[in-house]
Amino acid sequence: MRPLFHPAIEDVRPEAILHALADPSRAAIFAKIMRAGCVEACSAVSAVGDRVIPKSSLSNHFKVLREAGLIRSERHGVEVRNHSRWTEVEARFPGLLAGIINAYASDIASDVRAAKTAASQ
Amino acid sequence: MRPLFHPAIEDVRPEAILHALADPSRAAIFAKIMRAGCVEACSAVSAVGDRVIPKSSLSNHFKVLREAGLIRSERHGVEVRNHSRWTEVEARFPGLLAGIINAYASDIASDVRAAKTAASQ
DNA sequence: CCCATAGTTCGGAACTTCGGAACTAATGGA
DNA sequence: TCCATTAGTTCCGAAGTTCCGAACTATGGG
Repeated sequence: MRPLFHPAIEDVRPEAILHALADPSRAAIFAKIMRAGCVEACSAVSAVGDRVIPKSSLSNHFKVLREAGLIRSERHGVEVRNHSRWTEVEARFPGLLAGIINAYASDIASDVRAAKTAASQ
Repeated sequence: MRPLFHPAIEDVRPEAILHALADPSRAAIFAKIMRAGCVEACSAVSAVGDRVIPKSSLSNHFKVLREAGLIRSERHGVEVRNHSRWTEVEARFPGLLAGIINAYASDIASDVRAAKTAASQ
């Protein structure tokens, strides 16, 4: 098992961040890591919404988030703990992450409204 | 030639916007359409940076931007004019586009600094 | 030492992207 | 009217990427 690679904050590219967060599962995982007091084991995320994510796909999602510079992962015994790199990324690209996370949050809200409208007909 | 499809603003998804702008060429094209007084023909963009983009790839880039809800394209005789949908997208996802465009702009600026540093050594 | 748990790697099938060549559509002469 | 030109689209094969099951590695407890 090779060591976990993390880019220096000055090597983080906007296209890598957008690519990482263009996947709704990865965006949800990242949002959860932030909400969870900035530390979360990979295994704490076994599903996104009602969809179960296979282990190998999850492992890859964490790798993409890590290599984009969005999270920092450390092995602690048998598990890996993930921290958000929000403050570093915010300093380099102000407003980027807030805009993305808010966009997903408001999109979920509009889904809920649409579902309620559909259900009441 | 089938008519150009544009999603209604309420059907625009954050993941489609991120996917469209995760490609630096497309982000540069979108930034250019905004700067150019919000109207630009496809042919006005023949290269991004020093890299020439083939017509078929360009056509596809415009299609991705259009279907993500970022631009509105209208045929005017032989050419297609592209308008940014910034104000609509900004109303739906506040701060999203500004965060992304600023991130790319500051990334280019840091490239220039890096190149100057390298050149002076 | 063996087992359970947590995560990674491998590899093939399915999907996406890229770009050259052939195409369509509108326009401006001759 | 017919042809040439310009602007963009479509087609399609090669190359690349993603997804996920199965096999694997690493750590810690009993």
